[in-house]
Amino acid sequence: MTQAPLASRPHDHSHCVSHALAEAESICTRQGLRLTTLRKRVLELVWGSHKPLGAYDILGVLSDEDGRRAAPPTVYRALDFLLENGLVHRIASLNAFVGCSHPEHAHQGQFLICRSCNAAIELEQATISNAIISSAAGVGFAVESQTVEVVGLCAGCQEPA
Amino acid sequence: MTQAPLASRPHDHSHCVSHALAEAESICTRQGLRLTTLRKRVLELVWGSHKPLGAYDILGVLSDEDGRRAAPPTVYRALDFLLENGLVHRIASLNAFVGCSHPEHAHQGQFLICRSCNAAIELEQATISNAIISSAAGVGFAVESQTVEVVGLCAGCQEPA
DNA sequence: AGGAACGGGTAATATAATAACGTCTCTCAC
DNA sequence: GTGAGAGACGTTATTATATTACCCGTTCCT
Repeated sequence: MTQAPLASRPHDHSHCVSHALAEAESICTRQGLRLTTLRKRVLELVWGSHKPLGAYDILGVLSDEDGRRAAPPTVYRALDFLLENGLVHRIASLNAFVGCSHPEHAHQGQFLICRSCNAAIELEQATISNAIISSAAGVGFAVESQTVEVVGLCAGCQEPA
Repeated sequence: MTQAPLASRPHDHSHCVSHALAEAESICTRQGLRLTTLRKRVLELVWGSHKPLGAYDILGVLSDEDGRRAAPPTVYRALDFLLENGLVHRIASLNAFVGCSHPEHAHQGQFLICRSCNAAIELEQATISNAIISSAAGVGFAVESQTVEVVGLCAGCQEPA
């Protein structure tokens, strides 16, 4: 087996965050998008860990640090922007959001979600998406978007009980 | 290409419903489960079409035909029973439920959801789930359950615009 | 008959997401 | 510079989805 992904191993997570933010800056600059203070802060919060984060969790943090109560649309608008531009992914089965590991190119990831540590590992496996596309084609179905979310145990959480 | 699945073609849908109900009866009898009036009715409503149905849609119908207002737990309990026993599936990306096409054996389906007619076609392709399991194994992740939900156009909805 | 387990009614609440409207501030053409 | 328009965000209210807690009646088992 190859090395377990970063998300499921101890690591200096501040690197993940700063790298993600720097990359987001660069992408937005290049594409003429406005990575405002709010959007950047939401992205930073989503990247706070590798665990998918709910919109209302983000809302809670913003409210706390802000004094006044942030309202849902504030967060959802920022998340919509980040989703549209490929900077975060939405995990449908959790109603939660996670930073995109490869924002530099458009894609939809596949996610491995550990039920023990809650980390979400993003994959981008052509074998999976090709299997889906060709099975679908077999019944005449034209695929436009795929949601693949898998629950199980990550490498780090499989230690003997 | 092989023939398009029933769900995406015109058909006498009452056969689907009666077949599903009969199969549910038989499974429950065999396993000593109680397919009560309520549970059966909910199953019938879910099978009302091949389109995934929301819990509150079901609730609405029950309320209407019942005079009094049915409350959410009524529906969710019935759905939980049906889910646990493999008679329906939940589509996470839609927050909706659809009848299981192959309730006789335990499985998790893969779903092709047509964005035009809304029908959900259930697949059970080993190539897909094996691709997922082996990609996951490649990073040391042990899969326990899979959610595969694909949006696109079914055979019947791809007619020339 | 007694009692545990189960099914289901009811009220309240939690969680997730959207709608509708107003205001401020950029930016850009002029 | 300045005004028009677009975009970002605040605010209030509402809708959609799901769960908790508590109660009561029936069934089933002994």
